[in-house]
Amino acid sequence: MPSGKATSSDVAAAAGVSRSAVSFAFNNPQRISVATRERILAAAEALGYAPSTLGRMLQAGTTNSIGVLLPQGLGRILENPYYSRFLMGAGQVCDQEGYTLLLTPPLQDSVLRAIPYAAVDGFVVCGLEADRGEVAELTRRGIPFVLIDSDRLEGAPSVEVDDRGGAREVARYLLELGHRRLAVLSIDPGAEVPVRGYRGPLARRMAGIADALAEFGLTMADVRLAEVPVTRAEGYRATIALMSGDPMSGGEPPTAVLALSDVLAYGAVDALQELAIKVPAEVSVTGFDDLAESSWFRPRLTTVRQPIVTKGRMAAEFLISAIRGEEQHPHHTLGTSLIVRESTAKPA
Amino acid sequence: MPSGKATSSDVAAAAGVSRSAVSFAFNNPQRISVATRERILAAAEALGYAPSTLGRMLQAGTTNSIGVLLPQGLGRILENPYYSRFLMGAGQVCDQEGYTLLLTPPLQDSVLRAIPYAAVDGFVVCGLEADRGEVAELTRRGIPFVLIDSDRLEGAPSVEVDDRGGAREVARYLLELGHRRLAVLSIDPGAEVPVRGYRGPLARRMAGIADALAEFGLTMADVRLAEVPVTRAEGYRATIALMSGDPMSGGEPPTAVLALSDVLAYGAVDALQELAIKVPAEVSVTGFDDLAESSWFRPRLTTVRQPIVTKGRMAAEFLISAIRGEEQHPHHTLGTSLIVRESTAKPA
DNA sequence: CAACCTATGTAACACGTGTTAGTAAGCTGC
DNA sequence: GCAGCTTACTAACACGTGTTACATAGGTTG
Repeated sequence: MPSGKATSSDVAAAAGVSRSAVSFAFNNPQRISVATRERILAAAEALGYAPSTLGRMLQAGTTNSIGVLLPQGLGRILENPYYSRFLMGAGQVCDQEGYTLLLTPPLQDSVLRAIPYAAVDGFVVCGLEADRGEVAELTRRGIPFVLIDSDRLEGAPSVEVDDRGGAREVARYLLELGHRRLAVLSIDPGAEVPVRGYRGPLARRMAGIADALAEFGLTMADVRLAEVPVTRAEGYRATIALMSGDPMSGGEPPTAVLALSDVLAYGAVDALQELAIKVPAEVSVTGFDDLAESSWFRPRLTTVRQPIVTKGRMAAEFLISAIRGEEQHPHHTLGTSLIVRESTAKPA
Repeated sequence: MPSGKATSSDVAAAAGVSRSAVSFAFNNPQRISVATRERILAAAEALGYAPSTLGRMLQAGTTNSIGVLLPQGLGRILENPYYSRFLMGAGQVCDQEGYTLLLTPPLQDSVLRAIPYAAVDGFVVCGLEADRGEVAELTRRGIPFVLIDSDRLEGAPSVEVDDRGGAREVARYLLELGHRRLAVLSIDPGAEVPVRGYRGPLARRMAGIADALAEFGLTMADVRLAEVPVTRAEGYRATIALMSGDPMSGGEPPTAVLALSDVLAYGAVDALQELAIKVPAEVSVTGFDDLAESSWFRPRLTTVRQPIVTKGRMAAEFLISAIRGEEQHPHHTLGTSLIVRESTAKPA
């Protein structure tokens, strides 16, 4: 029982042949006589030999694996159903094309540092950091990549969603219903956010809301804003705070909560129920994403649907075709749509 | 702009030094003079050089990556929140220890075939196939591994959950409430299941139910059984069928639905609401897993809690310590607990 | 001034594979 | 009987790295 450390040279020595013969015995059977082939296989079995994955990858120059560069640790990322859906989409393509999926969290809080430790043929880069060192590094290395949930960048292929249009649509919808006192439940951009403001999808969504407000003669200054990590519990807490009235601003509580994530909207509804405020009779709530749960949720959630799974599929497809050098898909934007369900109504 | 194909030899040639010097310049700066070091770094920058990940891995003999061998394709697996939670737990440890996580679905419907294509230091093997070729293959290769959701196996470290005890407890609870006509919403073991019956956790849960039934003088023949893929929609469909009365058996409809997964229980409640049957007044429903959603679900779901995240953490911890050769944790079983909420009551 | 040490750089090895070019033996054909 | 072909196998190269053992040159020490 040799402990699996056998190399092809060992097998060759044991079978009394050259190392090449061993390779042929495994990968090119007709290239060698059946007699010696069986002898080699027997020796391999006896020694517990299996070709080294790394050795083959190095020689072949391909890993059959695509990496997903994530903006946060795995422990936090997978808490959000959004990423599960996204990975599901990418995973569907991987299944089909025979690729594995390497989840690559930041190393020592640095996405950049994680890159050299991932043995992959290409990367899907999620929620790019403000500093764009990653893009430079990846082009430098000549590794194909596709950007997701980032700012549009010249020469960098990406798959995005019309966040601005979606946010504008849902905000406009609430305003048209007659709501004027809005609360926006936004996403905490994390500690690494630059001072210069939002980035990527978050920036676009805020811009969309501003668009709609402008149509009604309002500005962002007229809405209450909270920024929290994307957790149901955090959505709950923030909503309690938002509704109980900020003593500083002193205004009346909002009649609608516009959450930038379905998960946060769930928490908002929890909070309102806790406060004995009826949804949607007294306060309307909207989400963003349209997770599967949102149609089962009570009240069924009014939200902006973005095709998350499709986004994942497309990102993986673009990447794989780039890896194969088939075709360059420079950029693609997927549409969103407002899904009106039961969590919204005219203000009382 | 060389397209990132530069090797350390190229840099050496460009800087007029040996390849070793290049390596030292990057990994062992004090081993070389500052002057040449800067010359080398400049040359590297000009050529767009970055050390090959594969090359380093091959030399170092370590990948800093752990694999997760999955029983189904990524597209299906990630549909189930159970796996998201599990990966989250494993991911927490990976974040902490600086490992990446390689999701390895079956290749051409074979888990075995997928093994040689994963460049990892060790595997977490999930829901092992009936045929145990994987264990043999992994021991043969000398790759450390930890089993999850499998049958207990001599000499193979594993992290399990007391499925039998949990199932027994929830079944007994329903029986003690007075329910006698039970429906069991079970998990479809997939196409690759052997004829000889259930395996792993599913077998243990069924055994636990049988235990409880026996205490009340009943057998598995006295319950209605449906086996479906773990999807809310499938749970819905199956429950509709179960409640509308199997014309063959002709008996009265069940008063309690015991689902072997929370996801299926959600679907069951959906179906009952659709049929205008009150939960729990007319029919009780129980789940298994205690996903986060189950405490938000209305009615709040009575279920068996299993520590999924802890399971993931522990599996990763055991594996990593095995990789480092620190200590061998042969086997561990985590406890379950019955969480009684609002979806169960005495039969009408 | 010889002996020693230190700083700097290099040649060579090891990690493990797949594949191309090339050699010896055996067979066929005329 | 020899050119020519096929078969079965091997030597050598390529993939790209880190590291150990060795060679210089220069400076320090007694």
